[in-house]
Amino acid sequence: MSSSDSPTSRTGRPRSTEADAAILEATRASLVDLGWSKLTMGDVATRAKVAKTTLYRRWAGKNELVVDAVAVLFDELELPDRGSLAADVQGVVLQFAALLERPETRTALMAVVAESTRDDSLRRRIRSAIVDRQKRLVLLGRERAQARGELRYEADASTAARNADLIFDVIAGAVVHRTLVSAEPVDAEWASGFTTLLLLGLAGTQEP
Amino acid sequence: MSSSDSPTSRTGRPRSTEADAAILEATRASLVDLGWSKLTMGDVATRAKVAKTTLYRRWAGKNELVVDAVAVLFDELELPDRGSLAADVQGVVLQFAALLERPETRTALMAVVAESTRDDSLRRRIRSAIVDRQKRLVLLGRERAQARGELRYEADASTAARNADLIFDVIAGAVVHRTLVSAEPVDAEWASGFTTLLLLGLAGTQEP
Amino acid sequence: MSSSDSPTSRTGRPRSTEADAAILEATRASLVDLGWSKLTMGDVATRAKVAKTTLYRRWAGKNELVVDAVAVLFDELELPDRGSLAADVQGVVLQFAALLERPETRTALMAVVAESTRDDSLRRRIRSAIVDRQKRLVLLGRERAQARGELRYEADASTAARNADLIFDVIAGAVVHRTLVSAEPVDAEWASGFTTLLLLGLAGTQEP
Amino acid sequence: MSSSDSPTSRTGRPRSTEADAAILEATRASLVDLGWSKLTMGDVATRAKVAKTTLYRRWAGKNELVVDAVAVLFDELELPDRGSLAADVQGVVLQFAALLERPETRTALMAVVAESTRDDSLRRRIRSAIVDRQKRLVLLGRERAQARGELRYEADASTAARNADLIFDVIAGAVVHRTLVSAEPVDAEWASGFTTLLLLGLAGTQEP
DNA sequence: AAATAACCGAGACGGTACGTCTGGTCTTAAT
DNA sequence: ATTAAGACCAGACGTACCGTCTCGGTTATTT
Repeated sequence: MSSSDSPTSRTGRPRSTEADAAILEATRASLVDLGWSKLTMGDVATRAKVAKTTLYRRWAGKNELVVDAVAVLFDELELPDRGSLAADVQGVVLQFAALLERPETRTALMAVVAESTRDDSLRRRIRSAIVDRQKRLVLLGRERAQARGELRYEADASTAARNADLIFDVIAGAVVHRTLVSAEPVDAEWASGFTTLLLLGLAGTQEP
Repeated sequence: MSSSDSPTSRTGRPRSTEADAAILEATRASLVDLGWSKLTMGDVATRAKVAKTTLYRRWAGKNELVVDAVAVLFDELELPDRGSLAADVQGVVLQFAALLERPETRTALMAVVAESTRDDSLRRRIRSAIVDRQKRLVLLGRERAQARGELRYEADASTAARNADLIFDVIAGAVVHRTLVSAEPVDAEWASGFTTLLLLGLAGTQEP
Repeated sequence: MSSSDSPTSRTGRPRSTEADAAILEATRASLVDLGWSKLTMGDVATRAKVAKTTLYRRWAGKNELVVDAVAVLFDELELPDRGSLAADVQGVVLQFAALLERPETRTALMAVVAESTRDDSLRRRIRSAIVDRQKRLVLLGRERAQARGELRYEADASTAARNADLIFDVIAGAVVHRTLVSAEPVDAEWASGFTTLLLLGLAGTQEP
Repeated sequence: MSSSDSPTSRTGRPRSTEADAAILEATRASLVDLGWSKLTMGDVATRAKVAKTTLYRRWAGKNELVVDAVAVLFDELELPDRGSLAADVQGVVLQFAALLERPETRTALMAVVAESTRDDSLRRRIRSAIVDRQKRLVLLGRERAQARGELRYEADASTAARNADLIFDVIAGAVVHRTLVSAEPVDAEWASGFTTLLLLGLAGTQEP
């Protein structure tokens, strides 16, 4: 997803779609090799065999470029129906942790989040490119659990949204914190312990 | 806390202790004004009315300096006995959230965490200067809850440690994620919802 | 005068003659506004409401374009018969000085001469487009003076050519140097002093 | 001669005088190899084994740097007493022509003059660094000729100054024009013809 | 009338240099 | 030995132009 959602100007030479792909690929490669702080626009351009101007024509800067380069990785996240809410939660936890262990995301994700605290447009970009991709899994998981009868349907829509947000922050926050701050592995054991804690908490809130 | 634990050399001009404080103060001020990415060593030096050399004699670089400058803010975190585990948890959540709302921490915390993914010594510094300061509150809160009879004493030490780590990652992770990634406020309502979820989860694990 | 003396290809859309004029006009305007070094092909194209491609189809580069744009100004130089060699010389000096005071020529002439020291084709273009236009005045003036009896007819053709070249370099050189290097005005007084010096010198060489 | 005539700040690391010399030397070498228009600050810095910042700390840009780099060559101009005004003039003409034939000056002199038409500070720099160095030879030559009795002492100082300026513009202008515009060699024959013309002109003005 | 061919505008392309900024080091004189 | 000051090297920044290329479209001449 390029930066500009331009009105597809009809005139002039069209932008190279190959360049787009090469740049994002090069960005990920550079992240792996150099990490966020050592990554430079010039290096990305060189790897992509593209002029620096071509980068800047599409992305305002390093932040925007990296968000887009990393965002596509979050498309890998899926939620196959594992038969129970517990299995689904544990699955998504392990899947998300695996994604965070990848060097591209490991070095980049927190960095762009840090930048986004001073840049609203960057925050919006992160939200639409990354956060929403994750949150959709939570919503999907809840629907399945409700269909299975593991969770109640919530009457009030805004309460339902608040609860989904809470669960999302708890899951994503715990996994990110464990992985990047505590720097401990998210293995099956941890995932199991976390899932138990979460589901008991959810079950408690469902009591009459 | 200065970087070098120098062997207190006896000869020559002694280091100015005022400089240390001025530098850390200037670092926080610069973080507030410029944010992490725009903060420069030269700017900090200018604000602190100190030569750049003086900075580099004490800290290896921007990362280390910022960790130390921000770490002291985490000393504010306290856990007054509010009478119940629920009150204690909610208190620490709100307190931690308030700290993350401050522009210094908001812009710096995730940034240094991101850097730490490629720098073990930085990670160790973050752990000892920041993470351990937070984790101690979890341990303290558990002890109080156990003394009150709200939680059981755990027989196995390593299980106890694992559980404490899990709870810590859940609390800190959720608050950080809510604040910085979701960019939504941690108000009393959210804190209450989160506390309920967490305590129900904990209670469930205490059942026979 | 366009760059290419194309073989007048018969087929296809012919080049716009309006574009040629608009480009040269725009080039002079840009020279006045921006000066030689700040003038860009893109700016000229924009002013002329023409695509950059259209410029490059006609001229090899900035140097060639500017020579042609400025050359036409040298067509203004004339040598009306003022009745005496002294009056003719003084007239041409003032006329040439006035041309050099124009911002277009002032900023461009020495620049293209400088470039021509490393580019033979450019030097040839300057010679045919500019220098020869000036030199013809010297030849014309000499003929008139000879017709009036103020100067002798020279027997040897090559000597005659050498002398014309010398006089040309002296006149043009002195005026250019006074105007652009010394940056002093060529007013009637200076022109008079210079003319006196030159004519006495010429007269001396005519003695038996 | 460095750009800044700073008040020789007492504090801090002093500027490297070796760097100054290396930069000017590198500039001349780059002029020889690349010519004025292809010369870049980066290339000069590389040749001088100096950081680009070091260049910009001393000179505002390419123009100023080149003027200073070339100016020193004009110190070579001398006026040994050759016994007669004619010999002195011819000597200085050939000497100046030889200087203009050098690739450094050939490519650079007219270029900076062209730039100076839009930059007064550059014009002043050229005047003090180059023009005045040449003009002093004219003044010296006139004094010698007057001492020898070849020229009269001029009563009025301002007239004397005007005449010196005129002679200077004629000599320098003719040589520059012959060399760079006409692009013909200034050999002994041309120098002789020019000297004859000039001296006859001067002699004429000395008549009662 | 259709085909051909060179033109036109717009604007993206790979490159190169710009002049500035920052990081981190080094050299002074002074403390 | 440390300090403030500031010069030093190295290298990335984001911008501006260069001269080329690629589009869709526009005139002309030639069939």
